Amino acid sequence: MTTIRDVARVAGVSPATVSRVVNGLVGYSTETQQRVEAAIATLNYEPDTLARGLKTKQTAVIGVLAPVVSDALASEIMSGVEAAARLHGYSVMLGRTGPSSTYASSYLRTLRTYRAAGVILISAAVTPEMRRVLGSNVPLMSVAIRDGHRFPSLAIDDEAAAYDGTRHLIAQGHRRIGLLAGDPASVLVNTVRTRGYVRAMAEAKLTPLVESGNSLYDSAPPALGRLLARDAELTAVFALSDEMGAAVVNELQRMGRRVPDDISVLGFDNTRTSLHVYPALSTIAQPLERMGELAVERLLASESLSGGPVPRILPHRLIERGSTARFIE
Amino acid sequence: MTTIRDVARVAGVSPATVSRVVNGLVGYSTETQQRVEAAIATLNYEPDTLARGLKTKQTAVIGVLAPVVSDALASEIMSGVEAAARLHGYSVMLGRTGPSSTYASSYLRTLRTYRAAGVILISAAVTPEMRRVLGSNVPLMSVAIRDGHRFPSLAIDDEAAAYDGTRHLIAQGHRRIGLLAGDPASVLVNTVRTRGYVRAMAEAKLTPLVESGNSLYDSAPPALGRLLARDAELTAVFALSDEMGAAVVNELQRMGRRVPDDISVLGFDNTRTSLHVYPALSTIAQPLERMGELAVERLLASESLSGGPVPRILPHRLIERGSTARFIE
DNA sequence: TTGTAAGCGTTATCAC
DNA sequence: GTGATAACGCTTACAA
Repeated sequence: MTTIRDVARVAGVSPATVSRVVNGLVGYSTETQQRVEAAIATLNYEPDTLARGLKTKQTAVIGVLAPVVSDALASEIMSGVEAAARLHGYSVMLGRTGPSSTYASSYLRTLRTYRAAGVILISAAVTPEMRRVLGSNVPLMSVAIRDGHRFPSLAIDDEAAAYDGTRHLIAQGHRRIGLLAGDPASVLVNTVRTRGYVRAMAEAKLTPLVESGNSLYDSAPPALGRLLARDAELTAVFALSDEMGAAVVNELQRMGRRVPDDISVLGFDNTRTSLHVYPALSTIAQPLERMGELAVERLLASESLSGGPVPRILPHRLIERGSTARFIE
Repeated sequence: MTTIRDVARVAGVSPATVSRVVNGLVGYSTETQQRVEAAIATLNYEPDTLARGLKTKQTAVIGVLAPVVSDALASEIMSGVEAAARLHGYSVMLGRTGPSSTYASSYLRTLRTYRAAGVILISAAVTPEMRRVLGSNVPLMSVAIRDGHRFPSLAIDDEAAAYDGTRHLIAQGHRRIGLLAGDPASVLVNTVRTRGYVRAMAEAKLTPLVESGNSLYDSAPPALGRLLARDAELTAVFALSDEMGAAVVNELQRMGRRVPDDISVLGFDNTRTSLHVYPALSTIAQPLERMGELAVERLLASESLSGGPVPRILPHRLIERGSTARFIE
């Protein structure tokens, strides 16, 4: 391994000067700079991150924690995080927290000892415990979930998004619209979205009809069954995740019902999954990649490395594909 | 931040002794150990990874590099990597290399300066350049792609897997079987699988029929069109990725052909995607999570931290779901 | 069984 | 404009 002293020796200067050149500080002649740069090039020198971090009490790593790593939603956010991190010269450290943030503390502790520059929590809320474990120097934020006002977060307006989705179905002429919600325990996302649906239904003087799954594919068919049992005349189902939406499309097909002719299906998230069914799933899009990128910007902004302020709430958007259609009595 | 000296002071011992206790070395009395542990607990001490790594020239970091982070195949492997890494007390550093390993060198350089314990390359072959950049101390291996014998890798036997898939369709009575291959540039995976298909067809005295996409969803419909243009009587399509398989199922449906009644579709990989279509995709399963776990084991075995030898070739397995059926003339 | 001290590779403070 | 030198927090000979 070649060190800063090797470079210094070859360039005929002191380690201090090499350090200045490497870090773009002031205090050396152009000629010295060239000699140092030449030496760096010939020796193929690369500063040691560990030594540097030990000295400066900072490393260019960003932690990303998600309940499930292989989940489509999390992957797309992670993809954005990775892109923005690389752009700024940061690296990404990945961790799975498990469904109830079980391993979060352990990862946070590790991240602290690595002197991470910041931590992003996907689909999970920051808790005081997490904040405590991480120490006060490291910025920590949630993405894809809206924490009250206690901790920073970046997400869409879930209430409005669900409201808009429901409004859209109503505008298409649907009157009997069932909601296939996610895990009721997920208050910050699921309860809030459900509220948006209920509000839209109430405003249109329609009867809300809600059944819950757990956001995953397999939970949808039984929940759909319960929905249909309560109202066999349903003409639209609003699923609060694309996985459930896809499952509903497929299950309906299996039951011999045509989508969207007999029944419309609307999903949520606009993950790749929404494109994998036929007809393709209409859905409420969250700007997932963008959320990942912006989360990084926010984190780096906290240490004033980057530009202006980053919004806390991002726009959602309805994407119409084949699974929804106008309902004519 | 509390350091080893703080602990030493509180416990009334030297930093060296604290270090011994922390690292489970020998050379201290039970009584000392208890005092040290008590001090650690009260101070909530956590050893600094950076300082330790600087000294020992090793950190508990495993690098994972994939062409695309948000890809289902890569995510599932990463999930296995994360699990095994955590189990052994390692952390995972994530990087996207881009389609042609464009950013690989840059990430490898970073990983070297972090003194990573090893690097896993998903769906990409190790090149001499990569090996050079990473330095000779850090183990590096490919997973989900079989490198010749030059660099370590962990994958299924792609030739045999494609052969078996084709044989299965033949055994079901299919005679006109089209192959929807991935990117022809991907020699190590795609060419090898194609060879397996061709061999099975030849052995059964059937005419191979091959068209290529790029493994992604969107590339499949046009390729399917070309396949059908060359033989309108096709009764089975073997797609070399689940994404393409799913696209074929959906496209066939759009064209008004019934799956599997009119035409069978077989996918490859057994990613979540194979479950997201109706009928669910029969597919050749790769043990993706397991591959990620085993890759970690292999890496750690190189530094003799772990148990016995890890296989280089993993078993594939045919999973029959709804998209394939027996063909009766 | 325990402590002292050197040193890992860097940066930052101070002289010159 | 440049160079000594002292940390950063840890491990590890070596001494005691």
